[in-house]
Amino acid sequence: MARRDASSQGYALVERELRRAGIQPTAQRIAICSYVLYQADHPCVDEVKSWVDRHFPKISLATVYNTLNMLVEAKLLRAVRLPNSDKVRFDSHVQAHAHFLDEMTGELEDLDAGRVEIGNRLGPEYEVEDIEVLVRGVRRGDVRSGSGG
Amino acid sequence: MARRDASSQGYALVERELRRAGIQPTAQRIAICSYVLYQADHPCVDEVKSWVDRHFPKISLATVYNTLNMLVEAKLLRAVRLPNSDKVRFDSHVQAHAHFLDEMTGELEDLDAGRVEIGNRLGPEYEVEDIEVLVRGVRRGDVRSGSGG
DNA sequence: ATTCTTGCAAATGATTTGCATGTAA
DNA sequence: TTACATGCAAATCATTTGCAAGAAT
Repeated sequence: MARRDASSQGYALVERELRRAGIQPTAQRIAICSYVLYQADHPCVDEVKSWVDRHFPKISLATVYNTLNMLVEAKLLRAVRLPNSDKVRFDSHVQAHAHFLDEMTGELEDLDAGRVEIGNRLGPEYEVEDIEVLVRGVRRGDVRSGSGG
Repeated sequence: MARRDASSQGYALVERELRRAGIQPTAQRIAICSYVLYQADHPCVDEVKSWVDRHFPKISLATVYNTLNMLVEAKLLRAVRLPNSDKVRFDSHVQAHAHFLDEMTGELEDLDAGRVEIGNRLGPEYEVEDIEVLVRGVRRGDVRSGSGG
């Protein structure tokens, strides 16, 4: 499930990653990162906040926002806006990949490169930086060859 | 530029379209639709509001929101959420197509089917309803074969 | 008369900001 | 000490809602 190499989500590891990104590794930031970079699955801010509340003493909402934005800035995290909701979700999987949004459950799933192929015929006047793909639909658990009876 | 057949954006036309969609064509709704369905290019709510203010006496913001949401519900309009901003944009082009977001200008451009191809290898457990594609980048006006000199 | 629509203003909910206090080099 | 980080509460911004007044059938 881990997006990065996180054999142990030891603080030292998190600390190193923050430092490498030029972010001063404070206790709050380490706490937030150890969740959002290694454990969480597309959390929105309140999920981060509530995890943090459960595991650490009173880190303020503003600090959660600040840290998350800082991580996005540093490209350790990606902000994702679903058509679903006006809450931003955060994706620690920063390589190119598509998303599948299950409209039944609201769950957001990563679709690694290769599962969705994109080809563009855009002329050279388009300097493409990134292509975001969101597949919406429903994911069914059972899919025998069945035609319904 | 028209997304629908809008040889003349006569009210009669708009009225018919609304009626067909099961929406009662009030003066306000006709006004809003004549802009948002036939003239506007991915407007956000305030653009709609300001057009409406310029062309019609005091239609309230709430009515603009209501009407827009109603049109989305009726599938005459599509709501688009860009990573850019937290304002919803509205797209009168309802067939499948991708978008290009110029990160320089903030402009959103339609990319008709064929300019971006999507293939997915998702198993049958994925019941795909729709695929949203957003190409982000910069569009340059001049693109001779040039290397700057 | 009844039903639906409108406009206004207040409410909501996510996110940001200002500022005084706290902390680390 | 000096710069930066934190927490809190107030501010902001987009959008929604409640409700009384208005319009259409």
